[in-house]
Amino acid sequence: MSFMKFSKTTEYAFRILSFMAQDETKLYNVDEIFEKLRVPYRYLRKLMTNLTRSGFIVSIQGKNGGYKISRKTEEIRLLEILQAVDPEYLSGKCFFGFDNCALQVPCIMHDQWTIVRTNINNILAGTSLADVKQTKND
Amino acid sequence: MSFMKFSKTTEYAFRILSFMAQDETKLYNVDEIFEKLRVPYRYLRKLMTNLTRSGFIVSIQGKNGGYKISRKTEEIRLLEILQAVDPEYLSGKCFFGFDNCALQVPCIMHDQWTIVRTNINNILAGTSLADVKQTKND
DNA sequence: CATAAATGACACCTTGAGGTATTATATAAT
DNA sequence: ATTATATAATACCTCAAGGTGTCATTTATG
Repeated sequence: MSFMKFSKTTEYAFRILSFMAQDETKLYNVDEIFEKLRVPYRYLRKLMTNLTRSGFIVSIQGKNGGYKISRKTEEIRLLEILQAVDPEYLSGKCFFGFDNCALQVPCIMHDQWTIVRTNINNILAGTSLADVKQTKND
Repeated sequence: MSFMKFSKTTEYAFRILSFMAQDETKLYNVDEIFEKLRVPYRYLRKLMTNLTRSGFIVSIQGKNGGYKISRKTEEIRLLEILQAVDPEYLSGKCFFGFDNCALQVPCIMHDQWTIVRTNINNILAGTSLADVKQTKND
């Protein structure tokens, strides 16, 4: 595990939703997304179902079916996606991983580390799919 | 895997070396460190050997043996420890995990993300074992 | 209605991080 | 020299993330 790197699943979710945000009315099918993003095909299928369950996209089944973004792209923040895909996101509180940190006495890195995490949180909360939809995707 | 959290091994390394930095001349044995830090015993044994190979501590074998910090605690930076324990640390370049990011065109989060990572790097490079040796350790 | 083209469900495989068990080796003290 | 007490080496176990394979279900359309 390398520090400061999102999980593969998180990266995939960011890529998929950013791509689909390019046309928020369009119905995308899996093959089309696969062609563009090269996420492993069957894993992509599974992820699409998960993102549907999480409410970021809606799925239309049957022939000519597919997926589309469920809400205005300005309203979907990267932080919300991260939290849905990596539910433990908030668990990394202490720099040293101490369970009791900050209950009474904080560790010596506590304040400095809190600032960093707040900073990152602000970036993720301040960035919507509308902001990233024009990113390159390779 | 939760984002913004060091690996267990990294956390353990930080804890062990911070603790041992409290007395940089003392020879600590594994049981003593185990009593204080509660890192799983046999994993701790393995880690001590790795930290010895990495050069942060020196080991004295045989009866009355143990480990002690190998250099001045002001000279050992947290960044150096992280790099030794998590060699892939520098590999997390692109926010979206794109391999080709920034080769020609960077992703849309690239600059913002570089600033965050530089900030963290500066913290880790600017903090030595001497700075953290007084931290609580539970 | 039958078929083709799409998603859904579910079971299984693989790999690396974290953790455990056992035996070997080094050395101080008697 | 022998013994007790340290670390070193090596092989194995476990579990969750990431990835794969197969079959079921839904629905537009001829």
